[in-house]
Amino acid sequence: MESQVNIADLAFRSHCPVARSLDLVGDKWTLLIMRDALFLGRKTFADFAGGLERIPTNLLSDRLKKLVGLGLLHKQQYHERPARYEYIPTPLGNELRPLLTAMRVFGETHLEGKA
Amino acid sequence: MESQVNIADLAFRSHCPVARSLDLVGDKWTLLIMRDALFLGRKTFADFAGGLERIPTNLLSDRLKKLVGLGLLHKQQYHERPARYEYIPTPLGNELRPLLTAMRVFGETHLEGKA
DNA sequence: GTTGTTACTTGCTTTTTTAAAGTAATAGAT
DNA sequence: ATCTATTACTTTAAAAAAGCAAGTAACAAC
Repeated sequence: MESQVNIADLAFRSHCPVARSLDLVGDKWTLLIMRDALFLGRKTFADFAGGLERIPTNLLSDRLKKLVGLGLLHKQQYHERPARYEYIPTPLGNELRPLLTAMRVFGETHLEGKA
Repeated sequence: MESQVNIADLAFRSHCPVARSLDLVGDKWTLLIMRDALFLGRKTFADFAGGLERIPTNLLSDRLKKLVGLGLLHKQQYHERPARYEYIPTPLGNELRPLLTAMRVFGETHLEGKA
């Protein structure tokens, strides 16, 4: 399982900005990790792994690397021995807020009270 | 390849409205089809298939069924013999506009001029 | 020195996506 | 009547992604 590490390596499908956004964050988990980081204050690997939707840890590991490589999260060590890390949204990562908010609004308005 | 046909059959991962929106439209192609239908005036199978990103036709077929089943597109026959169909956004489908706009803005602002 | 926590990795299976080709029902041109 | 083209798909086989379960390494506390 190898993740795209650098945004420069990413091959976009087309010039369409919607398609490009989807190429960046359009999978099953990436935006949920960003939701956790931006709106729920989750920071550590264990924080994200313990979230409501139980992302498999191999995918979490992969997506965190990807998000750091893409410049949406910053990985920073906050304790030396033992090594402990936290993942903090970068300014670019913060720019995903409107998109996540639009998703939240759509979900709240049209997807509540279903199965 | 079987597609979710009814919104009632859909098993959401969690109660989070962001997660639910992703469960509905969070794959590589669904939102691009809605972009085509909502912003580019595409209507027929061939219209969508001929789009910029060359979606495989089996996936297109699958996603159109899914979108009709979810109540985001309406399939309507516009010619009898030979049978010809067009897929038109429903009112619910129209509600995806803010989300797509947020994606477009993010892409335009941060993903232009890359590979 | 055993147990627990954090931050992962590895191995294997299942599911989804993909490319390429094929099909059925027409319509129009020769 | 036959050949070519179009629309709206379906089928097949391979590649990629996701998922589950378990394992590992570095500590720290008891």
